[in-house]
Amino acid sequence: MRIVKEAAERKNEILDAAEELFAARGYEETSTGDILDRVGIARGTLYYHFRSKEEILDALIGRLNRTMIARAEKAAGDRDVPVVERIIRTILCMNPETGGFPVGHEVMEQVHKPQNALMHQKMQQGLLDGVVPVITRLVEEGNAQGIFHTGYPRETTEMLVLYSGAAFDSRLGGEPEQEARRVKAFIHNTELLLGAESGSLEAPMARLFPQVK
Amino acid sequence: MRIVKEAAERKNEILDAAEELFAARGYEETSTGDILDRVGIARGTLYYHFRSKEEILDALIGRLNRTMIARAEKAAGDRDVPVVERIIRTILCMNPETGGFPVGHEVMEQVHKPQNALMHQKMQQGLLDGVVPVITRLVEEGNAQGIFHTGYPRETTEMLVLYSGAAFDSRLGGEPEQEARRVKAFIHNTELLLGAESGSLEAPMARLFPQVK
DNA sequence: CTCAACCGACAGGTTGTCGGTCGATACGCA
DNA sequence: TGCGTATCGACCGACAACCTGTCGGTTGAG
Repeated sequence: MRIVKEAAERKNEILDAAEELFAARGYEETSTGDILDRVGIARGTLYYHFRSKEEILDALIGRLNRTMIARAEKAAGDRDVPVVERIIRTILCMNPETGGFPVGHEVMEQVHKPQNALMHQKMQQGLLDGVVPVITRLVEEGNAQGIFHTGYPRETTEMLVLYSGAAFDSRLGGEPEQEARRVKAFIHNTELLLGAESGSLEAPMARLFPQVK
Repeated sequence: MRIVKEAAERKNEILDAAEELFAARGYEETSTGDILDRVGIARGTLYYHFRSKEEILDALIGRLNRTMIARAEKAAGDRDVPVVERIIRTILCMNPETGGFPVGHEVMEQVHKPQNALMHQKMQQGLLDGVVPVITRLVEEGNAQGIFHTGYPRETTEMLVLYSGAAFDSRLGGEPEQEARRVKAFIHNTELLLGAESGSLEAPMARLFPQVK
């Protein structure tokens, strides 16, 4: 006897299953059949709710991105916290480890494997589109307060987000030693780019990122 | 009657066909059957020379990357040219349009489509691994000459390469107006990061990149 | 004669389609 | 109010079409 549910609910069930499977095996290695089995529905039902396998991926990434951007906006909007610290917190929202991720911790691990290039690219694009504007506003706020001095808030933010993204992935490679050095370089270069006072980022960074030393 | 060729030659024929097809339709949209037909060989022959479809992609990207890195190293080693200009020329080697690409102009266009995420990722990784060390050496040379002053040559180079890569792709989006602004920001921020004298990059850049104004 | 290079049928698996079925809800009517 | 029935969204599963990789067997150059 078959169970009928509201479309929105079924869709979410499918996305839940897809999330677990993609997290465990990756996108390419998961077949629509696997999703079918896990949800307990028939082939036709899946394609009643989604046009294609890729549309499932898009929907899932949209769901993940939405929660992350919400976190980022919350971190960015906390008026009680100084701007520098808010920027760091917002950037950390993008990182699965430091971000205290709501869901999809395992998804993020999969995302970094080369097998899941499509997933990775779509997530990163979502990040760029979603987070860059938020941080840009913070940078402009810092400019207005006179603690930053950059003529290119948007573009500078893009640079910072891209770099931190690549560093969080293992795309840049290197030993732990090199990674630590990368963090120091990131802090130093961020100060340069934003025109912030030398050392003004180090203190808040150390507070939020204790392992940096 | 069947034609027998040396393995290396056949392999190159297969890569040639793959290059054209990937350029026209992308990696995922090209089947091994398409490659078979174009080369005029049988299924078994293809898999005699390559273990899998993905190995074909890897070999092709390796071929493309090798030629590009050769160009980059040539540009970087030209002792008659000032360091700043060599850096710019080397970075431009990565760009299909400004780089006077040897082959694969169309490949690069495909690479930017989201469908070809795997291709894109593998190429970018090759770039990072291949070009970053070359430019890092140039930055260190500039440090030694006293025209740059950065404590993080490697990491700063990574930032610059990542950003220019993303800007060359359309990952950052935006109107032509915004893109022009991005180029200006790139020049300005590069000066900041390298600790170069303000304006010292603008002149060589304008010479090599006339459309910037 | 030997072996690298080649062949093509075939197994196994995948995505997406399509005609048809089921069940909740609304509706007509007594 | 109670009861057939019409409707339509949700669901089903067989199936077509395709795709990758394998394998035993063949060929021709040296």
